[in-house]
Amino acid sequence: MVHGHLKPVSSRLTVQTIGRLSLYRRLLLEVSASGARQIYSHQLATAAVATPAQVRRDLMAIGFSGSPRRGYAVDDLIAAINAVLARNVETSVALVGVGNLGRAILAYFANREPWVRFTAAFDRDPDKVNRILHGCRVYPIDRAEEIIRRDGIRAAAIAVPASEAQHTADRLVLAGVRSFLNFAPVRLHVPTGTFVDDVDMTTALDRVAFYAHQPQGS
Amino acid sequence: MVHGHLKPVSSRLTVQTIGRLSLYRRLLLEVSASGARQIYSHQLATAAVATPAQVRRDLMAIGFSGSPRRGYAVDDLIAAINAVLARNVETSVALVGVGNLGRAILAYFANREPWVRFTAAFDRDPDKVNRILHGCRVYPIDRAEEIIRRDGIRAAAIAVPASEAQHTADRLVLAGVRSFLNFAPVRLHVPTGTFVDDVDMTTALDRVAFYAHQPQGS
DNA sequence: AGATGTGAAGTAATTCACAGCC
DNA sequence: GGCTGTGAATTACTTCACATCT
Repeated sequence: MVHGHLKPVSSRLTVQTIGRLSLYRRLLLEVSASGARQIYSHQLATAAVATPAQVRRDLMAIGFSGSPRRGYAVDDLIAAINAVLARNVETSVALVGVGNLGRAILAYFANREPWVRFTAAFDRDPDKVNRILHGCRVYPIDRAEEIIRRDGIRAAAIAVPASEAQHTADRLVLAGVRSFLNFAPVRLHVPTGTFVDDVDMTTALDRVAFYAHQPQGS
Repeated sequence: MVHGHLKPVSSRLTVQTIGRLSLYRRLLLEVSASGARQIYSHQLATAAVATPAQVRRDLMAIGFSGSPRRGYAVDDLIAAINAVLARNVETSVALVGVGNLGRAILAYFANREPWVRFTAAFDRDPDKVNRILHGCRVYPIDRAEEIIRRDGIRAAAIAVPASEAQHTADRLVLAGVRSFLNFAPVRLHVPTGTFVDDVDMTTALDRVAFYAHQPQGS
C-alpha cells in the first residue's frame, strides 16, 4: 500500500504506472538478454499478467512509441524506463534498523538493482555498528541526520520495530528524506510531498489467509 | 500488488477492504491494550491514515455497527474482524525457499500473528533440511506435495529465486494451495480462483527511488 | 451536538473499440 | 492483417453530504 500523498507528478504518471514500469523493465531485461530486439504489447502484457491496453497506456504515459508493424524496441524501451524511473542516476538509499529483516533487505538488494544502492545503514545497537554488511556500512543511529545530510540521501528504508517507526520517520524527514520504503507494520504520518511505500507483509499475510479460506472458484 | 484474480467474494469485500481490515485490527489491538473500550471512526481513520468515511464503509462491508453516541466497541470489532479475516481458525501456511529471505520471513512472523502459522518449510538444499527454524520444520522440496496434501495446507509463501517461482507455484497449485504470498520479483500465472499477493520489494524500491528524485512539494 | 449508515456524486483506473499506419 | 495510439465507455474505489439516531 502506498500513502504519504499527493504526487500528481508530470501529468499522467500515477503510482501504479510507476510500479508497472518497474516490472516491465525487469521483464524487458530478460527479454533483451534472450536476444529479442522487439516486443509487442500483448507479449509484455502476458509476462506482466496485465492487458495489452494497459501496457500501451503505460508506455504512452512516458511518451514512448512503438511501430504498428514491429512493436516496441526492447533496448530503447529499457532506456526510456531508466530515464523516467531514476533519471539515469544511481539513487542512494539509507536503511534504518539492522535486525533480521534489515539484514535480509541488504542481502536481497545487493547487486540486484544497479540503479539503487544502500549506501548507509543505521542501528541503535552498538554491537552492530561499524561493520560492513553486503557492501553497506552500519553507523550508530545518532549519526543518521549528519550522514544523510552530508551525502544528500533522499530515500530511506525503515526496518525498525513498529513502535519506533514513526519517530524514526520524523527524524529522517528533518534530515531531508522525502521517500520511504516502510517495512514496519504501521502507517507513517509524513508531510505532504513525502512519499511512503508500505511493504506490509503483515497485511499481505492476512489477505492470503483470508483467501485461503474462500470457497474455491470465482 | 495483487493478482490471480476474480474473487468478488461475499458482495462488497474487495481486496483493499480486506487489507484495511487487517490494519484496523492491528491498530485496535493496541487501542484495546491501552484500555479504551470504544473508538470513533475518525480516530481509527487517523491511526490508519484514511478518512472516517472509508472506515465506516469498511465496517459496513462486514456488517458491523456502532452507536452514534459512543462509536464502535473495540473488542467486539476485533472479534468481528477476526471472524471475517480468518473464520476464527488458525491458518497454516507453507514456506518454499529457506534462503536469507525465507529465514527472515519465518523470524518476522514467529509469534506475530497468532491466527496464522508457518507449519512447514521446504527447500531444495539438503543442508537446510530437517532443522527447525523459529518453530517451523524444514523439509526437502520433494516432500512438499505430500505434506501439503496431508495437512490440508491451502496458503503458501514463495521465497525462491525468480527463475523458480512459476514452477514452484504450479506444483503447489496441484497440491491444493489456492492463496499465495509471493516474494519473488515475478508475476505468477495461476488458475482462476487462486489468489496471489505480491510483496514486490523490487518494485517498491524502484518507486521509492523515483519519488526521491521528484521535486519537493505537491 | 455529534456521531453513524448510506445513497448519490465524484474521482481514479482500466478496458473497449476503432481509426490510422506499416 | 495485425499492430499501435487513444477518445470514449466502463468499472472500481473513495468521498460527500445528509437523514437518522442517541
